[in-house]
Amino acid sequence: MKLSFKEKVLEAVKRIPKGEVLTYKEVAEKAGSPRAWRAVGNILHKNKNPRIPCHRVVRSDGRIGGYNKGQRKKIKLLEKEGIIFRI
DNA sequence: CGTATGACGTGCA
DNA sequence: GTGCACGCCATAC
Repeated sequence: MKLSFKEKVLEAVKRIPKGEVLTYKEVAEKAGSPRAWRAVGNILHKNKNPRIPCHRVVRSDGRIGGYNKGQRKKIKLLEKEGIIFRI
C-alpha cells in the first residue's frame, strides 16, 4: 500500500499528540519530503477529512497559520489545549 | 500532459 | 520590527 505524500501528511498530522503542535516543515519532513511543506498547506486546505487535527499544524514563523473552518476556530482550539500563539 | 493554485519559508529593503 | 517579493513541492483541474 503506497501512501501518497498527501496520505503521509494526513497520517503525520493524526499522530500529533494533544497539546503538541508541529510546523508545516516538520509534517513535510515526516511525510518524506522536507521540501514539500508547500504542498502540505495545499493538502490540508483541500483536506476533507475532519478526523485530521490540522489545527495542530502551525507555521514556522511562530504564527498560527490558517484553518479550513476559520483561523479564529483554530486559535480557540489551540488555546483550549493550553497553547497560545502570536497573532 | 501542462497550467495554476496553496493553510508556506526565507531573504532583503 | 515590519513589509514585500521570490522560490519551492505536490495536488487538482
